Amino acid sequence: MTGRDGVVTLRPFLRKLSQLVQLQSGDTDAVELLQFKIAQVARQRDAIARGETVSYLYVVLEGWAARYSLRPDGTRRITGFLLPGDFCGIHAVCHAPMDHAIVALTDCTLAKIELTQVEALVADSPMIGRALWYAKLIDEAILRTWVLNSSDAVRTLAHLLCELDARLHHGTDIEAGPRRFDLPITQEQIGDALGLTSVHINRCFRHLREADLVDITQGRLTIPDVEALRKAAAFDPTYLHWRGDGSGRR
Amino acid sequence: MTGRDGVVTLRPFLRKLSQLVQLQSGDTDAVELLQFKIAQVARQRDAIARGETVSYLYVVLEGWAARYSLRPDGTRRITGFLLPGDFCGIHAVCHAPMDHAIVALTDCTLAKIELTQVEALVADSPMIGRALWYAKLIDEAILRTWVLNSSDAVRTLAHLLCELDARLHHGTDIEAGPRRFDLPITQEQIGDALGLTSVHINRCFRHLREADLVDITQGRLTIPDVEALRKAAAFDPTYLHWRGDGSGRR
DNA sequence: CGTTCCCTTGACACCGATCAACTCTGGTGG
DNA sequence: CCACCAGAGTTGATCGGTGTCAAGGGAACG
Repeated sequence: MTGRDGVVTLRPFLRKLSQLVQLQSGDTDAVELLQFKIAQVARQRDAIARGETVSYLYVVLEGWAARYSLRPDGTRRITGFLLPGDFCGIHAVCHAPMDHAIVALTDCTLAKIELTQVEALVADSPMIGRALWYAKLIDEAILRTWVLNSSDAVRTLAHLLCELDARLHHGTDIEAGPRRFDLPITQEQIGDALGLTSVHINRCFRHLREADLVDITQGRLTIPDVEALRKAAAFDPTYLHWRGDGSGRR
Repeated sequence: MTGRDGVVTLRPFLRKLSQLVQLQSGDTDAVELLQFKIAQVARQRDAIARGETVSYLYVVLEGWAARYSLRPDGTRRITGFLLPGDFCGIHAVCHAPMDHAIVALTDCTLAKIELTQVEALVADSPMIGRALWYAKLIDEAILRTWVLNSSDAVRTLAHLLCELDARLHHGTDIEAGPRRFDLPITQEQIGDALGLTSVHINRCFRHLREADLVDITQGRLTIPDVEALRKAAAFDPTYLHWRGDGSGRR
């Protein structure tokens, strides 16, 4: 994340970890002392290719990225969104090649932390090791939910919007009321994620708009009534496992 | 697994771990010395309920189990099969409640290993910790593949059969040729897994049968030509990450 | 001012759900 | 030994949701 003075820090990563576990004194410093490289990846470019054997942990600092694979017929399927603070490349721990690829959906800033640094960090700070496990379990839970929701396109789209809202606003303004966030991706990318065509995503957005569940203007999404949207989507945020039921404040 | 003398051992677990990593001397003994309880779970009964905060690692020794969740409309969706040697309940490490449930698809024998035992094991045998990570990454890869395959029911079914064949025969007779294994689950359960109705699963089986890709008689599946089925399913086993490309023998 | 994405909307075809009926098998009890 | 029954497999007819193809509109950008 680029601060006001242009310095890039691992702040988003730290924020994510602290939502998952109660960091112990020293853990924060240990993370902030991590050495890392910066990778700028332009929109639509792969950050990690399928088959690559990575030796870094990649942390998204700015922008949106996604995991994806190619279907036999050449079409792309996105299997997860990576938002600021999210990481990928844990395959490095097992020296296993990536079975999927990572693409930048928008221009992205990534931190590349060497595996040895991560291993030292975990050895030093067991809570962080636990946080990494926890984050992976949540990744899996999100994926399970995607499998689960494969029926009724409108509800599926609504559910995805709820997921993104919850993940972007984790720990902030839990109270009901209108919410807003940038949705910097195209309807085609959303279609790739949900296994639907962009045409149909568009139709689904119209349904949601006409039901006053969402409003979207130039890349910015507004949810007038989160509870209403969650109800329509049958969205239950517990699978995201926010510490203390969403009150992720430290 | 019940041996010829009726003794239950963690052999299937050990077999799985040794497929993932090169176990070091002592690791095998350490696993065999683990203390565990036995749980017999009857077909269609939950082994772990959703929301439960588990304190054991559960290992399937005999029978087939599955992860599942309930959709808002009450229908069930299976999100993964647990075969002998597979484990679940890693949520225990994070003291996190289960966001899904585990059901026995057939009568099952499970081993319940206390969390403290697992933590001690991992502290002692780092390769086993790595194997657990690896197994979880493969779980995730399998789930990703399920998301990926959500198009074309016949191919999806064929792909699932390839997955089960590969997982059941890991490391044994890699060569082509007819393969056989018990498929002790109903077409309805398969439908729950693929998000299709049992009626349609039946039609898909017919397609595969008429194309001589599979034969199924009283719960036993025969694949006359694995390569042909894999081609039809566009099945690429690399996502299962067998060590040394499937030659999982020690 | 033209080009390029991306969003938007319509017409039609097709896959898989639904509903319904029937068969087959194994088990249980008379 | 047979009658019955329950669960699973099998097949047909119809309906709806989503893909596909096509055309047009609007905004950003050179």
